[in-house]
Amino acid sequence: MELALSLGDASKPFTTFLDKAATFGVGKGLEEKRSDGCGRRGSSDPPVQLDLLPFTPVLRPQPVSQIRIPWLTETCGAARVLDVNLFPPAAEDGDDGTSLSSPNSAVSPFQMDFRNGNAEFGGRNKREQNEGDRASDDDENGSTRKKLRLSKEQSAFLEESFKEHTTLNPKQKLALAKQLNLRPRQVEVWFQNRRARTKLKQTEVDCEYLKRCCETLTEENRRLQKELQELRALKTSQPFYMQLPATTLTMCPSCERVATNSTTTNQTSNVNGSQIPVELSLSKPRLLPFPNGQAQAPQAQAHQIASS
DNA sequence: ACACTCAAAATGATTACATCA
DNA sequence: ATTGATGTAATCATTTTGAGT
Repeated sequence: MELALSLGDASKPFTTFLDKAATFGVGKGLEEKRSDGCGRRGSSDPPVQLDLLPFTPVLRPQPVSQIRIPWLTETCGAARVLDVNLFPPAAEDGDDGTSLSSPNSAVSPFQMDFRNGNAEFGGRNKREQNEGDRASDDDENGSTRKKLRLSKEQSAFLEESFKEHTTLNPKQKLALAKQLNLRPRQVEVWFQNRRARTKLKQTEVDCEYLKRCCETLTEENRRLQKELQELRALKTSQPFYMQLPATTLTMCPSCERVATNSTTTNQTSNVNGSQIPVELSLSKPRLLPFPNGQAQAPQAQAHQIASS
């Protein structure tokens, strides 16, 4: 199985997506740009890396365009009821949600459950109850931690954001949280976990690649050993060959051919009246570049074979 | 009912930066 | 102006935990 890899475009500003979202009507209040300088250590553009984003065709065959995201399709109004988690809108002043008022105060009586396509009228659905529990989790007596699954829509939105930027500055985090009706802390954690998953996938890909490299080198080594054996056998069977001056063969890394450094021989040697080519076709190991384009397997600069 | 997987969340360590004496 | 101590914020690695299958 060949892995199709593409390099993520880290040059795209995060706001590209948010602006796009705003175009669809979900990006209200996103006039904050990345140039705010809020990003600290991790807010700089990540290095070019393997694009393991969820919509990469190989890793996840379904392109985003085929995923039905309410706010990205016809009625953008749905975006405003993306209240699956039923959290009150993230606080404008924007800490990690600690400043939220009563968690149930902002809950609409009409909540659309995007996960199963049902709309619940009045009352609290399961998720809503979870949120209530979670909200109490934030209280001083928060001994129990109720966990909720993000909705598909929320996840898709976060994934799209992640495609644009794998890290968020505080304003981006707040904007996302507000859009998705999540706490900034949830957005933060999601990105954290998402980065971890990406890294894990990258590690797996790298591991697979190194395995292939190892196999290639092992095979190459086997071939060279065999070649060496044949040369030694030739040497013992051809006494005149032995009398030739020591010849150093250096492989040109570019043309993969071996040039002799001998002072008396060039490309051929006269052995017993016949022309025996001295040139060896030592091909360098064919190593593929690392999929992420970062690390490079050491290339053989030159192979030297000194006749003994 | 139970085991398993996945992902959300918690926790602690590390690092970069800002501030101040 | 420089330097070291301290605090803060962000991220990462690891672990825990709960929900879904």
